[in-house]
Amino acid sequence: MILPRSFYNRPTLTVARALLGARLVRVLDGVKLVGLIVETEAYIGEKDLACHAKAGRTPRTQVMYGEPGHAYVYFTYGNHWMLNVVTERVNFPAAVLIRAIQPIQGAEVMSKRRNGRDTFGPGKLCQAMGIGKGENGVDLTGAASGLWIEAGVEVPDSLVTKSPRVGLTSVPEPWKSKPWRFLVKDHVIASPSR
DNA sequence: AGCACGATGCTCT
DNA sequence: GAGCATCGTGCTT
Repeated sequence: MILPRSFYNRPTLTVARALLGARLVRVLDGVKLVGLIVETEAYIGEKDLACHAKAGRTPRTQVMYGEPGHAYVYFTYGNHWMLNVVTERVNFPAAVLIRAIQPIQGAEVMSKRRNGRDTFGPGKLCQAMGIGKGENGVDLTGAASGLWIEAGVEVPDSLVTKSPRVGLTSVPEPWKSKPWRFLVKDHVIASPSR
């Protein structure tokens, strides 16, 4: 089942937690690539000084102000694309960063796209799945764009760890230390459904 | 096996 | 013109 818009139109922390175990699906050149989401981070509103929306509505951030359930894809560090999903109501800028997946289908293709290197990390999964500028703003609640998220495996609280968000070097407190990163212990979900 | 650092180009000031 | 929600290399241990 493709996750409906109502799934995303909830508090961002709720969505970030609920996305653990969900299936991220990408159809690339007719090949289906699937990974279970095992790590996410929440970025919540203009007051969150780690969130790009701290600068208000700009050409880059406008997707976050739009309808929940769309992809917010941005470029950083001169090399890397990052995949986020927009959450909460229209005009409230928030999103969940997909930081890591556990490949369960098309792993060979993804590895090949990475020149044999691993696919673990926010920039790496985008390269492995061919996600870039063209996917910014696409609707994830349908299959038309070749990118969507389906219900997957239920991950019990006993397997979920929270921690501060990664890579926030010059973000002031308290935002820098908010435990808004969610990850599956050992980054492995046992017995993934296919 | 782990850590430090440089690459690289887009976005906003 | 500075900064950046990272990655890969190369060096050290």
